[in-house]
Amino acid sequence: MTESTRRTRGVQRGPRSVQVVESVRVATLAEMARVGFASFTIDGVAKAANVNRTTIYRRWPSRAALLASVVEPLIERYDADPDTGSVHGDLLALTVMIRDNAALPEGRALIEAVTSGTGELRELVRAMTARTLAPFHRALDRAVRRHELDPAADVKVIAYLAFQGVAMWEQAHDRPPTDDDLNRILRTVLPPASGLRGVA
Amino acid sequence: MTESTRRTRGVQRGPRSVQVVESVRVATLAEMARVGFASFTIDGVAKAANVNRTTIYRRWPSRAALLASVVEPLIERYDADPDTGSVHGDLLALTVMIRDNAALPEGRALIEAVTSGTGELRELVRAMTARTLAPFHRALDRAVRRHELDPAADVKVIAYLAFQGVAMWEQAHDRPPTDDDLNRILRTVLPPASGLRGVA
Amino acid sequence: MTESTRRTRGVQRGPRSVQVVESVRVATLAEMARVGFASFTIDGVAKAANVNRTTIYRRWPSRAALLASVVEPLIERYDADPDTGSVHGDLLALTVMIRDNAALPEGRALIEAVTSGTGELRELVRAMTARTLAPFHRALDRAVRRHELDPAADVKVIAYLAFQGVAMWEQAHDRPPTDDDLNRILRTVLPPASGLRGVA
Amino acid sequence: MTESTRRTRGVQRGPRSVQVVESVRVATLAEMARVGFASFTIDGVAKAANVNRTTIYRRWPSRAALLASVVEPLIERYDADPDTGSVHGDLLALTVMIRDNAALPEGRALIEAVTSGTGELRELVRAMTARTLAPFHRALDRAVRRHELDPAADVKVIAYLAFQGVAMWEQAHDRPPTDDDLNRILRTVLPPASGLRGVA
DNA sequence: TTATAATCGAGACGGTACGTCACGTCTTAGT
DNA sequence: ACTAAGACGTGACGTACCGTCTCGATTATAA
Repeated sequence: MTESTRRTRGVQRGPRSVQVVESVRVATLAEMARVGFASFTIDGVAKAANVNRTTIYRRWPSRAALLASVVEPLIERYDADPDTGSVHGDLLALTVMIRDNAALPEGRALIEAVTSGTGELRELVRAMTARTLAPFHRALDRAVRRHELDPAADVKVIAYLAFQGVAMWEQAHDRPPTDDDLNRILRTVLPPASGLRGVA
Repeated sequence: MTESTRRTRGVQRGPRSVQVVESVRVATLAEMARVGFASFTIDGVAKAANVNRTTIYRRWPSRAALLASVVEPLIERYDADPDTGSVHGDLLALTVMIRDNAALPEGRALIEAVTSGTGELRELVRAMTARTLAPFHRALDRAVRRHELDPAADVKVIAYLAFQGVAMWEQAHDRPPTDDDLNRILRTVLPPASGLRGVA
Repeated sequence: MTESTRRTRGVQRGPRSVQVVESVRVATLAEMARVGFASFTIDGVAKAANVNRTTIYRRWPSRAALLASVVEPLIERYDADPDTGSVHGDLLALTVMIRDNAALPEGRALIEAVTSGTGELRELVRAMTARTLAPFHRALDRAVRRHELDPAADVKVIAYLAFQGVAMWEQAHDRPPTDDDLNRILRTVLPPASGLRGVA
Repeated sequence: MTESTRRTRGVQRGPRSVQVVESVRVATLAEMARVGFASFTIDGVAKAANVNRTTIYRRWPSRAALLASVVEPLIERYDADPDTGSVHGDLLALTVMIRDNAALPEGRALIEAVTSGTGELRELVRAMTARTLAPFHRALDRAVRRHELDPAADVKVIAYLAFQGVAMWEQAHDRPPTDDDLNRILRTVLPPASGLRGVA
């Protein structure tokens, strides 16, 4: 009896909400890929997700929230530190990760958002930036601790420039940075010794 | 597509126009200072300029055009190269100029625009960036020519990082860069020898 | 012990619905008093009743049903005829009753409903009107039977005008009818003889 | 020269606005006739008028305004007094007018509005009622002045009841009042003498 | 006592309409 | 030759209720 009434249980995964959330997530990605974050609309996402507009407003009160929910998985990657044994290697791993993230539609959207200064995103951007910069700081701190880097080195600025340099590369050069480009950046911001040791 | 149907005739010469153009320019500045580029409206400018909205549309077909007309004087400053005798000095002068420009309302607007990725601004931004980067390149080339800088130095990347580092500083640090901050950036991106010589 | 109290509660109250029904009834009254029938919402009632919205929809499929359940006790008063011995007296008693009903929040709601023409209320209103008019007709019939009223008198119209006159008074005059107002209405619609006899 | 440029002038009457206003007026009528005032929507009118919704909002800030603009011509009829020589005749003319107005879609809408008590219409209704009642008062005053009516007659109540009686007739009887119905109303509210004299 | 049948609360959803905002276009008249 | 004034279509905004549905949890009554 009970079995027959709940005939969809085995098929559907989780409640209806999950379906909706997922399809909205996908549609958001699609829309951002299509028109960019700056000019994507809730209406557009709703249509693409085949979901009612009000439903979106119920769960995501703003475009920022929508972006956040789409971008979260990306950011989480930065929580795990690489450990290659050298500053250069660690930073390279991080910059590669940023570049590869930026190649994904959600990554592009994030970059756009970071740089849009809309105000609605202020908080989100702040959090994201902090979270992305953190592993750079940790890697540099490790390098200082293991005497690979002069303690007097300006690690804050190095981290900032490396991060910024990768993140904005495509905006400025109209193409994503190659591995070589990344190395050039790192060689430029890292003190020579460590930089050379890294590539050696 | 849209271009072909546009009725806007562009900026014109004539007695009345000058009045209008100027008051719109001022009002645009005021509006950008008030609400930022991201969310300033033609309506707002029109009201502030005490000019009819249609009049603005006639002369400036887009917000980008409005921005461009307001930002031009700023950019022109970059056309004249500083000549302090050292790379460090030259680059410092340029970064100071960028910082000081960014302190003006139109400068903020420009930064916002540069980083907004709206698409309507793509072209403008490309031009601006090129124009702002150019003096960096020229300064570095001069340094190479006078053997102050190793010819093998990655001048493109140095220029790019220095520029980007200053331009985005406030976005990332919530305060404009001090002179010391600028020096830290330059010390980080410039090869040690030249860097030291610069401050010496 | 617990068993016996449980049983008692069950016997006393029947299904727990009774609780809900009552609190919804009260809340409906409160809401109608607060915002009027025209713009009261199921949401509002649900909140005020501290009951889930779906619960209301389960029992009352429409606002009309909600209104009906609240208004019923009011209407029941009209089922008992007054017997003052004179037409004027009887009609006065009826009009007083209408006026007093209209002073209650549910009465106001009823009036509003009667006159809203929403369509969803068409049937309800028809029934209510008939039921309210009936005692007028009965009173006039009695008067004819006891020769107080000329059989040629247009009792239908008299009943209709008296009823309508009281019911709409406040709409037109912005204040409820005083006893004197009611008498004026009756004196106007009743043939002189009976009218005079009534007040004598 | 001028002729060729203004080639549409002869055809279109007035500016575009006039066209819009008129088509909205017509569409409003149609919508009110279709669904009643209580549940007609701006969207519906906009679609029916083939005009954008915002355009409607620009001119008519509320449904009340829309109603008013549609109902005005109707009301104006009440500004001219009939002059038949007798109270009964005058009042009959007025009630006939009301009935005939109520037969039109805009008249129905008005009745609905008058009785909807939405609050948004409060003011409109007050004005309309006053304007419709006024000719009744004037007719009765004239009757008193020419000694056709006892000065002690309760003219206020007579006017009110006659008006109300006609206006609400259809609501209560499900059919418009015939001429005979109107006469019955008048005979009931007018003092016998004058009433008889009127028809004699 | 223990099922079974009624409710109820909670939460989500699709949907319609609201009223507002800014956009960019157009026309007419005025200076 | 320009500008002012004003209207319009368009698209999106974010909100409010509507009515419906499904899912446990709770309770009442009957086996």
